[in-house]
Amino acid sequence: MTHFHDPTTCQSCAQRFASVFCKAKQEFISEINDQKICNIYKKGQTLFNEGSYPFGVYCINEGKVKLSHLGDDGKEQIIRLLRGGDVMGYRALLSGERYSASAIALEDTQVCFIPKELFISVLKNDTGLAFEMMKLLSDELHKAEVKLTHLAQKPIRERLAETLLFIKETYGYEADGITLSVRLSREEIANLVGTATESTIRLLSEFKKDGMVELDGKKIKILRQKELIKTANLQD
Amino acid sequence: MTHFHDPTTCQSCAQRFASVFCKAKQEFISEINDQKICNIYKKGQTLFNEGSYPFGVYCINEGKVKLSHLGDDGKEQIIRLLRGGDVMGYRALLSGERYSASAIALEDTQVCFIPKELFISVLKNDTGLAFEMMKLLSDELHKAEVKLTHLAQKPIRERLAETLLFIKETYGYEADGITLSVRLSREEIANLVGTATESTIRLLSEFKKDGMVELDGKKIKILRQKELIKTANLQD
DNA sequence: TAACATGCATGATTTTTGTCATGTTTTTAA
DNA sequence: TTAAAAACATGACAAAAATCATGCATGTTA
Repeated sequence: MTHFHDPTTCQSCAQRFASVFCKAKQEFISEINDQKICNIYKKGQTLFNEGSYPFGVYCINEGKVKLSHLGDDGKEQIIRLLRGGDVMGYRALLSGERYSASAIALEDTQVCFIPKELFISVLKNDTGLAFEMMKLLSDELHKAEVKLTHLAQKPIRERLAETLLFIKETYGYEADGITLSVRLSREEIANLVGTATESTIRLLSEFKKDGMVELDGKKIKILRQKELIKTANLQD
Repeated sequence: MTHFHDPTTCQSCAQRFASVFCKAKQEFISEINDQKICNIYKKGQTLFNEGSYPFGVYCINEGKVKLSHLGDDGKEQIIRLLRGGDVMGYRALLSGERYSASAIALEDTQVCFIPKELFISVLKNDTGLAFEMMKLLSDELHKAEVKLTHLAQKPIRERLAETLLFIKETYGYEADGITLSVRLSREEIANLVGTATESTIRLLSEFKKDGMVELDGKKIKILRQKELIKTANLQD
């Protein structure tokens, strides 16, 4: 079980992480600091569930979380990967709906919960934060549209390569500089790529044969990033 | 060439359409009314282009517009269909980026252009409108995430049925109550579904054979909506 | 430690989907 | 009005991807 530091104050947290809340005015940050509730979720635990009503937003202090969505036939689709500093639960809150996705801890994770009323009232009184939220939503929308296009137009081989690069961008490497610092099952990777688990397993083996990655159970090492980028066939 | 009424004032426009701007305070609506620039785009004309910088937002007064995104290999992916009352161009503006999609008129269309500075200043001074924008962005994000999941998990047959229903939801029927009131080429439908044009043509023929639709060039009539819904295999 | 469950891996096969080729129809423009 | 271009349609084929089956490894629990 991971050991966490004593819950940081939002003031120091805002310095450490690039959360949207950094941009809130000082007075509101201390108000948030007073009312926030810190919590620790163990690996595999659910923070909130698709279909239930939101009572606030969550800000990750430390840890990793997946946001996933169930397809009509019950298959998981992972729509976002979150890390320290990331906020979640705001989409449902802002559109006044139930959660459209579930949040599940990928490892032991410490989060702050900010009650709905406080979040809304701060947003109402802090235009700067409201603009940050709009920017955040716009960026997420952009990412979703790009992913949509890739899902529609790119073969699985390219999407898997892209997903590996995305995981690396999100969570980075371990100390050795080549091992992805998150452990995902093959099934989870498949649910991120949008394909069958077997296809993912097969293609990962191919990538290994091609010398692009090294596999050791859930440990994945990126050996040749440039080749991976070429395989992903990215424009940007 | 379609005939349009004289450009309506925003006051009357806001009543007629369910635009986000309805929710702005009266004083700002008249300010928008003073500064807006109305324009007519003919079918096929481009309102703005992916990659260029936004100078304001567009509000559709009357007409139909597609928002499309080019894939890395240059293939079009239609990411949204817009109608009267819909606003576009806000995503790029709010995230401070270039347009990530192009807007092209599907028929003769009248739009109001609202300059960037005005839009931002109204947004800064009208919290209600800011919340409406956040809600709009959240709703779009939700739709994108659902579409993403379907794209990843559903076969083309289901996605085509879903797309036909989506077109009907967006643009409705003509006076006869069964003909979709928009003319899209088979290629455009394919770029909405995320598949090859030939697959779309073939499946449309099958739907016709099954008695679900009737085809007359670009005119598509929905004969059995219930069957279509079943074919789309939708949960909601 | 044995028994079981779960995840990983791989082969064989089928299904789905895309691509290429060709002909027809419709639309557009000279 | 006619020629050219674009869109539609369909068959044949190839490629991509899913599914089913099986075995091995790993990890978990009684």
